[in-house]
Amino acid sequence: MIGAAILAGTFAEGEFLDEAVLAREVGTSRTPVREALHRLQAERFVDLVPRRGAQVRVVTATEMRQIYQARFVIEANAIGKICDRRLGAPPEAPELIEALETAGRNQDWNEFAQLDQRFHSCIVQHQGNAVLAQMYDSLRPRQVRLAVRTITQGPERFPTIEREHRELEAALNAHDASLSTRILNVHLQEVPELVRAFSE
Amino acid sequence: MIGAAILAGTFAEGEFLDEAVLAREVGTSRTPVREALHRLQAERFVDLVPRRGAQVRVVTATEMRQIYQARFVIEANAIGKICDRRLGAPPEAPELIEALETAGRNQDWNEFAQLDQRFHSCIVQHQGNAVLAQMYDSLRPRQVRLAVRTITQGPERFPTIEREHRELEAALNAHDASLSTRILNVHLQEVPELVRAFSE
DNA sequence: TGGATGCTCCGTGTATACAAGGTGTCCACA
DNA sequence: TGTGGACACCTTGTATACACGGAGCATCCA
Repeated sequence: MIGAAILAGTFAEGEFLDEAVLAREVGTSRTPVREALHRLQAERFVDLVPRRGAQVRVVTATEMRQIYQARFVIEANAIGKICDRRLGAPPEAPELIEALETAGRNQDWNEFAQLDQRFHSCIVQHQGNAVLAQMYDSLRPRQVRLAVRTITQGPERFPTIEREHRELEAALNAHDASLSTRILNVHLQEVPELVRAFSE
Repeated sequence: MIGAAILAGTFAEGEFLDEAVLAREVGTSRTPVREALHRLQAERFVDLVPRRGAQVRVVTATEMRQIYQARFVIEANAIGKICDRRLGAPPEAPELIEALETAGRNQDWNEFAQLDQRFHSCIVQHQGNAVLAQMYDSLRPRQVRLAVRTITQGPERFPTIEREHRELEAALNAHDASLSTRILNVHLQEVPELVRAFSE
């Protein structure tokens, strides 16, 4: 529900969310709000503490680093398998890269972040393991909130991202696992470094 | 809630669960039952199809194989990191192995399956990445249902499991990443093979 | 006799009322 | 004046009643 969207940036970390207030704002009753909050807990947006309610989770720099490590573990594995089986880059890759560059030129950062995610997600899916793909995608919501912060602070990074996507596609098509992994490693290490730069 | 326990073995795959009936059986109202079903969806036990209700998911052989692949990806990564940093086996490992052997002697298969999971889980946690650890543990519920089937069919495997756990602990203490990974690979490949043997 | 359409029933989705528990404040006593 | 206890209010957890939508069956027409 829209609850997720609302949470993306509008509530303070650590804040307790009042079901009745949310219900009034959304124009519905408490029941759907409760269900939305439970979904948000599953997505690690909030902690549901008994008899107290839903507390907006603080995403620490440590957790963010761990999320990117997790991404690397899953995506590097996918890349390895893709190169082993000589599958080449995913068929959707070219158009996603194209769209990403368009979004970059238009400075549409929302679209940019979404396309970036879809690019990486389709690589993981290309491996053919739905369980791993679903796990990978489940990391997304937690990255979104961060994305809002990073985008506003470091837009000069975008050309780099675009270039690395193209390089990764080429490396996959060349079935070069070691090169692909190196590119991915650099690509995924930039963001945590940016985060650390903010928070320290 | 107990809903999870109920589901562990009592409902047919593909069956639609009636909220009112469940509520009556548990002795509560529909509201908590609904919440439980939503949690079960998050744990991939059921599919919530709109206006139809909660359908018990069929866990296919393919999905099971993918789950074990996912386990291998995460746990092998953990092993690699543990050996790199020369951390050695987790401190809880010896007592878990001990308890596992006791459970095996007593033919307490429920306890056995649980301890097996805890052993592997603590290896992943030993790496220190909570996000990956949580992902790894989230695979557990789907394996439980299978465990019931496998245990009844192949109890002769248990000494092998115990031996491999001991070998893995030793390899971790020797900081031997490649040996540890080989042991894990064999260890995790047995179950999917067993599954395939049943379902084909 | 087969297919399509409409009706009815059943089950989920939502709203609201009630119960229970916790937190914060206020007052009394040391 | 500070601390401890009790009470009241507020918020979550649960129950129940109502609305909405779909699925299945029966009937009618070709």
